[in-house]
Formats: sequence, C-alpha cells, structure tokens
Amino acid sequence: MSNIRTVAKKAGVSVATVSRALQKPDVVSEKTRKKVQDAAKEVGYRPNMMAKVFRSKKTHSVLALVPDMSNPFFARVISGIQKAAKSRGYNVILGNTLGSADIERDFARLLQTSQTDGIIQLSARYPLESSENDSSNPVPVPIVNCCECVTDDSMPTVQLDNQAAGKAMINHLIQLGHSRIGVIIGPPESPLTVGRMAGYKVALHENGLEFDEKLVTEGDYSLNAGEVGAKTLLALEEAPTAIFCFNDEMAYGAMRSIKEAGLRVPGDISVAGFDDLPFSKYMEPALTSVRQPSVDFGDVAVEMLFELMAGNLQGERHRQLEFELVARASTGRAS
Amino acid sequence: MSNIRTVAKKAGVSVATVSRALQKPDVVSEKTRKKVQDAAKEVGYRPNMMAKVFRSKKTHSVLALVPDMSNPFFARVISGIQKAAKSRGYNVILGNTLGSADIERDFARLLQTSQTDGIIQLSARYPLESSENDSSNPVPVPIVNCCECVTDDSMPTVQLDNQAAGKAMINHLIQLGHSRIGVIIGPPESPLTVGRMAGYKVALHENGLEFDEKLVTEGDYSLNAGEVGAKTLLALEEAPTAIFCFNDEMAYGAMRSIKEAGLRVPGDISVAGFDDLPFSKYMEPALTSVRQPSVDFGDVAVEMLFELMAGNLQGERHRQLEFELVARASTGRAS
DNA sequence: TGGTCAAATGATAGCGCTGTCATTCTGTTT
DNA sequence: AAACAGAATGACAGCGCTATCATTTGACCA
Repeated sequence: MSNIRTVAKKAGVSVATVSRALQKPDVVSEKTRKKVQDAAKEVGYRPNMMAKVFRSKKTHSVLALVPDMSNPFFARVISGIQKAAKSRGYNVILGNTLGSADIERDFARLLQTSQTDGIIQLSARYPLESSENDSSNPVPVPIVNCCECVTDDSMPTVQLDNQAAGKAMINHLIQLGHSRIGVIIGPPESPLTVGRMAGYKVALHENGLEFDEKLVTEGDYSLNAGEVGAKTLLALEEAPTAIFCFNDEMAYGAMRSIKEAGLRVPGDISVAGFDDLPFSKYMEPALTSVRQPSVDFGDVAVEMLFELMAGNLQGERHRQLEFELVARASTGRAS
Repeated sequence: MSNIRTVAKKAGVSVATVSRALQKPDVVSEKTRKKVQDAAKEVGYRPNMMAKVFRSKKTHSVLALVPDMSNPFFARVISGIQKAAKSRGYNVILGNTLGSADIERDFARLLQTSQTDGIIQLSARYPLESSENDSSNPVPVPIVNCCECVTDDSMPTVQLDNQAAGKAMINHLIQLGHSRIGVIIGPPESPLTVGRMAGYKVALHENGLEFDEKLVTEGDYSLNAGEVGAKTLLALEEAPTAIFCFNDEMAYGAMRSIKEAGLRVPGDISVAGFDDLPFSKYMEPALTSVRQPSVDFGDVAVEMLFELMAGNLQGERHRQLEFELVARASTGRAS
C-alpha cells in the first residue's frame, strides 16, 4: 500500500506539499498540483482515511439511532439522513436500537470514543448518560432529535406539531359526523403520543364532545397491534364509528379486523392513520392519513446537526415541519 | 479529554500496561488490572477508538450497500446485517446507492481508503472497479453478495435458489388450473430476474404449456410498477388468469389495478408475490408469496464476510437459503 | 539592482495508541 | 542460595497523516 511518502518521493516534493495538493488544491501552484496528482495516480495512492481521521479529529460520520429499521417510516427518514449526510461528505453509521435504552447508550458511546461526530436520535430519549449531559460542558453535545420530541428542552429537535396534527384529524372526523372516535395510540409516555392525544382532546372539547377513556387503546405501531386494538374497540358496548390510528401500519391492521368482523370501511366505520406511507393510497379503501415529510425530516436533522457541530446553531432549537391531512376513501360520513 | 497517558500516570504504570489491562485483561496481574481500571474510571478515560483503529488497521465496521433503503425487504436484510455485525462488535455503515453504479463505487472506495473492513453488497454488481478485482491480488477482497447473485463467480454469495422458487410458484398456479400466467419481472438483466424467469419457463415446459412473451412485463419493484404492469397484462387480447409479481410491492400495486378494473382476486384473476413481507398476510385477500428469510440473509452474509476477512472462507462460496411458498387467499382456481 | 512582501514549499513534531523487544519480578527447582 | 523459566511490566518506535512554523521562491516596484 503506497502512502503519502511514496507519492512525495515520486513527485519530488515534500509530504506536506502532497497533503496540501490533495486536500486544499488552491494553496499549491498548478504545476506542483499536477505533478502530485500524476505521481499519486502512478503509484496508485489511496489516502489512509483513518490516519486522516485520527490526525484531524473529524470522523466525517454521523450515527443514526433508530428504534426499528424495518418500520417503513423510519426507513424513509434514514434514507433522507443518509442522502443529506453524503452530500456533505459524511457517512452514516446505523444504530438499530430495538427501542432499548442500553443499546442506545452503547451506540451513543461512539461519540465519546471519537468514532462519530454527531448523533441523530429518532426516539424520545436522550441517548447519553445524564452525567454526560452536564450543562457545565461548554461545548454542546452534537445530538439532534428527529421526529420525536423530548421533554428535555435543551436537545435540539425537528418535529411535527403533533398536537395540531391530531387535532386536524379529529376535526376531519367530527366534520364527517363522527362523535365516538376510537384511537389506537403509541406508547403512552411518548411525547408523540402525548401531543396527538392532546390534539384529540382539544378537538373534542372545542366541538362540545365528551372524552371517553374507553375509546383509547394502546399499541406498539405494529400491524398486529392495530388488529388487536381495533378488535378491542369493536367489542365495546358503544363501539366507535371511527378509529384514528397513530401510524399507518396499525391502521392497516385495524382495517383487517374490521373487515373480518363483517363491517365495511368507511360504510360502517371510518379508519384513519398517521405517516401516510406510500402504500396507504394503495389500500382498499385508500387510507386517510396525516402525511409526514419523512425524507425532509432527515434532511433538516442533518442540517441542524451540522450547525451544532460547527458550534453555531442558528435560529430555532426546535424546528417544525408541516404536516398535511390527506383525506381519502377510508373515512366517510358517520352512519 | 483524558488519554492513555493520563491513566498510566494516575495508576503509576506504563502506557503499555494500561493498553494491555484494557485490551487483553488476561495478560496482566489482577492487581494492576484493578489499579488501571480504577484510574481509568477516576479520570473518565474514554479510549480514542480512532487512534486504535489507525494503529491496529482494523476499522471494526462493515459497509452495507443497498439499492434502496426504503424497500421493506432490504430494510429487513439490513437490520439482520446490523444485528449480526453488532454481536461481533462491528458497526454498519449505510450505503444507499439508489441503484447507481457510480454511487456504489464511491462507497466501495471506503474499503480502499481503510474506512471499512468489508462490504456486503445487496445488488448484482461488483462494486469496485474491475482493476481492483485483479485476481493476481493474493488477499481476497472482503466483499459478499447478499440476496442477489452475480455472474462473476468469484464473488461469494448468499442467495435463494431463484429458479426453484420461480418454478415452485408457477407450479402452484398451474396446479390451480392456470395456463396463461402473466409475470411482472424486475430488471431483465438482473440474475435474480433471470433465475426466476428460468423457473417460470421450466415449469411451463414440464407441464406442456407454451411460453408467451406477451405475458411478460417489466417493472422496477415499486408499487406503481405493479399497478402499471397489471394494467398492461389485463389489456392483452388474451389476458392472463394469474399474475406472478417478482416482489410483493408490485403485487400490491397489481391487485389495486385489478380491483379498479372491476375484477376480483382471486375469483377472476389470481395474484402472487415474492418476498412475503409481513404486511402480505394482511392484504385483502391475503397475498400468496414466496417467503425469503430476510433477516437470515443478513446473518449469513455477515458470517461469510467475517470468514473472508479472517482469510479462511470455509465451505461453500455460494450459500443457499431455503425459501417457502406461502399459499394464501390471493391465488385460487382458474375461472 | 536591491528591497519588499506574499505565495509556495519544506522540515518536523506529534496525534493516541499498540506491537515489539528488553527488562524486571516472581516462584520453583536443584 | 543459585539457577532458571515464565509471567508481568516498561521503554520506545512508529502507524500515515496534518498543523505549525521556518524557509525559499517569485513577482513587483522603487
């Protein structure tokens, strides 16, 4: 393996000049630059990036912490992250945490051991031990939260206005004449769930409707959870005429249960989701949902992370992206 | 940031001993080990992994090259890769190539610049320039192909017997009485497509059926491609009574087109997919498909890659995983 | 021609760690 | 007690590169 010294010898210049010619071409004369480039090509020089990383203390990589890679929504966010990172010459290290705080911490340690320059966290937790979050630390820890909000206000986030989104969807259903609206929520402690639930309650309240706790079922965002949740809601004495699921996959599962029970969507019961996955408009009937700008999430998160890493996070610490209510055939007038 | 020297000083030993105490605890006495560990904790020592990587020439990371992250099948394979890698103390760098050979090469260069120890390639191409594939190179380049096969026989692969799988599905349809079976294939040059098509033809031939080129449509594995492909097939003078899509997403799209045309699945036309995504059994009707052991793919690929990196790839260069035909409601007797 | 200044280049230290080899310590055997 | 083996530790070079500072070169003008 040829190194920088080989090239220097070949080109008849110093190693420093080789380094400069290759890293900041504008500070060497055109003649030497050419000489160095030719020499490099001739000896098949490939810079040892690890040496560079070691010396320059920049790994040029970011860590993406994601609870579940095979969740299509996250997959899309990640692909946005990766694209944005790549365009800045950065690599993405994948941290599939399976929702475990231990695994998260484990991965986050990559930051402390100089293996990554920053972290984008897709779940609601601050991934480092709190001792590391020491506010006495003058340098901000380069971590950005994406899609989820965190209670810890100091952590920069890019997120949706989940309350507004929840409210918008419930309003949509109320306008269609529904008054008993079931919800299949995510983990109750998640800020995301809390936000959407708040929107749910506000919308009910503003329309003079009572909140009924029995209409709230908990799920884990899986197809199966939607199936089970819908069954639970259908079994109620006063079953809802509409079900709002906190992600599309649960909505798919819910629709399955409803059809199995011999009911029609939306004839007998309306179903709405959240995320608006590409598949949702292919559902039968096509699913009403709240579109999240998944790829943009990745984009903005990377942008914020870079500002943070550069030490000049300008503007909002908490940025909000726009959602869009996409009304399709799965929601209709209350029967 | 405290370094190894700080710890050495604190513990009253040499830096070499600190390194040993932390990296290979069994070669130092229990007393010093304890001393070092305490000192390390006291000064908050975090080893600089980049220095270690640089020095030891092992990045402890592998690159996963994937054409499309948001394809659920790939997402699952990747999550298998990441899990297997992590269990060996390795990180996964994500290379979303969007199918572009240039981007692939770009990423693959991480190998040549010592930024990664090995590559798992999820598409059919050899990612490096062919000059790098020089067989005169005594050290095998640590690249494993996963899910796709490659024509280049020298590249280790883990794959399905696509021909057998294609044949099995066609046989299933023939047994149901279908004789005009449409297919929506992937990129025609892909070995994966070639294999499944070969199975298609063999099954036809063995059952005394004619191959009709008009029944073959090309797609790009997207929902939309399935939709378009099915429309094309339905518009044929002699439309097929069954459609076999080379992945599940295209099957979802196809089912949509069929229903839109006022036909029923499987009453008027049967539909089958490939991959058996978790969602497929939630489809209405539930989709008949070929199950691929997606997570296992990742597992085995990592295992092979490690053997390769250790320089002792034992056993088969081309490993095969078992598929399973999952017959569900979307395929039925020919009308 | 000589002086001045900026541009270009060279020389060199050292990033934090590990691998190698030399040295010291420990316990056992004669 | 001497001899010795093996375990434990120390000393130190150096991985390939970049950052820093020193030096040289070249352009320009008085």
